[in-house]
Amino acid sequence: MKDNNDMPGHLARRFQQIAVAVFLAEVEDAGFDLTPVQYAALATIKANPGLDQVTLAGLIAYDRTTITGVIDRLVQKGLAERRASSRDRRARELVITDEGRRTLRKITPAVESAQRIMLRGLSAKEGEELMRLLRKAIAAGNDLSRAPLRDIQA
Amino acid sequence: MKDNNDMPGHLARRFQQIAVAVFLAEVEDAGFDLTPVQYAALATIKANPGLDQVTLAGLIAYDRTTITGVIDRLVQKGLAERRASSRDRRARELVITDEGRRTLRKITPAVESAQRIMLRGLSAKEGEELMRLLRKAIAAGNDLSRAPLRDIQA
DNA sequence: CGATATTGATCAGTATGCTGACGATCAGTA
DNA sequence: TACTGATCGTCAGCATACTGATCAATATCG
Repeated sequence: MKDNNDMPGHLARRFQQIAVAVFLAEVEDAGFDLTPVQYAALATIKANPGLDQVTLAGLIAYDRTTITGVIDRLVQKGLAERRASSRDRRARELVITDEGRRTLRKITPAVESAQRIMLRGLSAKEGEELMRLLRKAIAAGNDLSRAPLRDIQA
Repeated sequence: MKDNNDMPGHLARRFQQIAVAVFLAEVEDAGFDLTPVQYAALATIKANPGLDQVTLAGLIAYDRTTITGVIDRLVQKGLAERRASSRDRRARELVITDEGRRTLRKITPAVESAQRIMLRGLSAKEGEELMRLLRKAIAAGNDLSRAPLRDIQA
């Protein structure tokens, strides 16, 4: 039987498990309570004010059904707001609040520290190579998940 | 602001997302209904008959609270059994059933196919390198998650 | 031996993620 | 314009994962 350590799927799960744990620990040390998913959503809302939920989902490769709950929690924490769109009454426009902006700014060092810690076993060169290979594998498999990454179309 | 594609945490999440989707699709095509976690647990039970749940958790780096539900479902599907341990009345000994063995055997091609598909964007050499780097990063971060990998101690 | 600490399994609660479905709305077309 | 199909957001249901707690049983040590 193949060893777990020869299975990319197992290694993927394990690495992600560590990445999430490191992220949460660093963020909590900084005095905040924000998950990796919530952070990514908030940062993307800030960079694309007024975008709708489906577009947000595409930009960070979430399933659109997952977004609902994530936004719920961002709104509940006062970091983002959901507004009715004037152009499309089905859609909700997402905007970051002032507190969301403040939180993002203050949390950034912890987030960057987390990225370093999860690569601490690798040299800088190896870390770069790992990211390159992950990007390449992800690009080839993008459409294999229900929540592919999608650019904003103009 | 840093791009998502420069964040190992984001790449980890995305790669794992694809890995799970590929696994489930291949296994379903083969006519089975088994998640990656259930597969890993079942294979580990087969390789270590009579092990208890905490040991199983350590061997595949699960949280022990997650194991309970996973085993519940394996038992419910008739693939594994939970038996009272004679040596330690707190512990449950896990064993694979004949049907579990049959399922494992028949599902193996699909599992191996899934591992290939999730690396299809990479050359064989790159795939090996990706796995090497993941193993190295994971080893360095093993104790950072609540569910570290643990060997069986004799 | 007995008090204390530890361990195995489970539970409640919360947060991703997925499938499949739904109602409301919009877009394209006959 | 009326019909058809697609899209946006949400929901119910299920399966990982985690935190923190509890109960029963075992280990350890004075």
